[in-house]
Amino acid sequence: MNDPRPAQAPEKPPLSGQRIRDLRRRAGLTLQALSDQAGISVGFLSQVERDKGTPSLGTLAQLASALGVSIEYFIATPRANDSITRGQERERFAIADSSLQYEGLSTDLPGGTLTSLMIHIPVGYSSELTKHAGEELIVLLEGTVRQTLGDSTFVLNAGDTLHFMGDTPHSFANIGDVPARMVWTGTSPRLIGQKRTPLARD
Amino acid sequence: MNDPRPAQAPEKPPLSGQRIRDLRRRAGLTLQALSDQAGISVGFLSQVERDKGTPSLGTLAQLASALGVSIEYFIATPRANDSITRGQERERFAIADSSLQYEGLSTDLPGGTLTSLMIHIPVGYSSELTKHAGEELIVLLEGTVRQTLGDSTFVLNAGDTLHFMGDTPHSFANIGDVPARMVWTGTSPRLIGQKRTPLARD
DNA sequence: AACATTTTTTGACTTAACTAAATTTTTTTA
DNA sequence: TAAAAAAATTTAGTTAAGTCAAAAAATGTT
Repeated sequence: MNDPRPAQAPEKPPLSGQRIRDLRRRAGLTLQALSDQAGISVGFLSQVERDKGTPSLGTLAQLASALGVSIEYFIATPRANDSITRGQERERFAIADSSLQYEGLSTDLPGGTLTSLMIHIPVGYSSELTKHAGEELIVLLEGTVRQTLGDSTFVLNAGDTLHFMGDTPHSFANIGDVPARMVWTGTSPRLIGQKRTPLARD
Repeated sequence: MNDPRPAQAPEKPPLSGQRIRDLRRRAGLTLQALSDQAGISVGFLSQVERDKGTPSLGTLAQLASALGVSIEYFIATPRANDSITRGQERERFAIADSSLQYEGLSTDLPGGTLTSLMIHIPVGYSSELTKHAGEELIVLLEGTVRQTLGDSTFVLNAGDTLHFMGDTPHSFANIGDVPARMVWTGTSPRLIGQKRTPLARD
């Protein structure tokens, strides 16, 4: 008996009912109270919390909204491998012919969303306008950087930070007279995983 | 005609079919190829990509796996308010009687998951063991910090980073002879939003 | 112990998740 | 340019699981 079904086995729903229960209890709500707020029956909520049922995405969004978190919070994340990087040992990378240099601060965690880079921006460097999914947070450590964000323009000095959604068109330039250095962190998964070229250290 | 249904209107599924299509095309796959890999029918995939149908969480996980991303990538994110902080203007906060001081680097973005803090760690300070949901990334800017992570212990020097899942029990201590400073970034939404006490600047 | 509240279980409905196949559209080939 | 092939969309249908209300069980309060 040949099963013509393709490559992928049916996947267990990647939902952690326990996380819903933990949040609800932390908020001091009964099942009934939360089910009222979320617009579902108390019996179903009980089942969802004990992984005896799986809500549709729409219903999950209602629960997330009632508990004041985003859907991601309920998604079960697989075990991950922790990672350490050493400032003295990290390699710098550049993309294609760009003078911009990067050091990877984060690691590829299965199911993870966090990506972080140390970005070295030469004097006079100016990036292209770009946008993509996810949040971004910039911590400027050294130098002076002009950051555009939609119709806005900001001048960042050392110590300043900027936190924004990455789907707003944005660009940056080093407008100072020393190289700039920033910690860039994003929740856009793996979209920066382009071809990388190791460079010699300064 | 009184509708006894409670507070929450039925929620539109927060799924962006367009993001699935974009990823599929970027990967150079036909609908048929991806549907084979994901174990669903080609017709259904077409409908999902055009928001004419909503997959179950299990099926969505199959799609995510076939495309090599996490489920979060497909979730439609609402508009957010961008935020800037200035190093010279940020207030420091402490929790209860702790000598640990924080500066908020990020903002509360609706549906956002990214939280970032500048943490000032006095000489000799040692935190309690803690754990919570989400990823964490530490960039140590100054000083020497001992970080425990499960059964492992790391000594971080300026420039070093650590990236790990927050549900591993962890703690940190300043074991150097100068105050330490780190950028802490996490994807655990709002779990650090405890009572905060403004402090005078140094 | 009695009562109230909360949670879980149960049996049932219904609708949307998902299919295969037909049709249409787009791309490729000669 | 026409025909063939490939890709995408539409359609009609099945079915199982999302979800319910109510009953039962468990837990909490007095």
